[in-house]
Amino acid sequence: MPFDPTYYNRPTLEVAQDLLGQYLVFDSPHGTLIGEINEVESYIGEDDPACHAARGKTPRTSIMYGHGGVAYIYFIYGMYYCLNVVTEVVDCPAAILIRSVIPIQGQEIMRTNRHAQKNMKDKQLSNGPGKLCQAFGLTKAQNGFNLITSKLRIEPSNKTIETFTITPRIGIKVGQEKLWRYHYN
DNA sequence: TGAATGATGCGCT
DNA sequence: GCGCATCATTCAT
Repeated sequence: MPFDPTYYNRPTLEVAQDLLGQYLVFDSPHGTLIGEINEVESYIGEDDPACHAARGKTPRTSIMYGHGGVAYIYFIYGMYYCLNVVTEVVDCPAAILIRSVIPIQGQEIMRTNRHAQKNMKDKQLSNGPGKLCQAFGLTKAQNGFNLITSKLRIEPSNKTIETFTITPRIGIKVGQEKLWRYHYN
């Protein structure tokens, strides 16, 4: 069963930690895909210079100002998509970037989606924000999907991740003083 | 094995 | 027009 809606209304860093080890599930046209979330980054509020909401509410970022528990998927670098989980409550813009998942189910579909070579390890299929969206076949078509009731969901894995690494966020030029990247191998 | 680089399109100034 | 929450490939060590 997916999480209760209030799960995502909590403080973002709390949700981010809890998301580690849970399952990202997508009922794709080719079959169900499941990945274990093992890397996340938090982007919190207009005061976080690295957060897309730092420059205020725009058509693109308005989804972050809505209620938690929906997907925020954006296009970047001309060829990739990134998947985020919107957190907190209305008018409190925050989200968690899912940077990496470990393939659990549907690896063959992921390989096809990624045009992967045969010798590629399962983990390499989705160990990056652009790669996991390509592996899962996620595009802006899934932007705004409800992560509890739609085909794109996060479900409990019954795993508890007690040991993980905390570091600065990757690939940004501002806000590096915040240690909001959580991951494990 | 690590660093540099090109591909590529959209949102925002 | 510029910059970007990326990745695969190329090139140098």
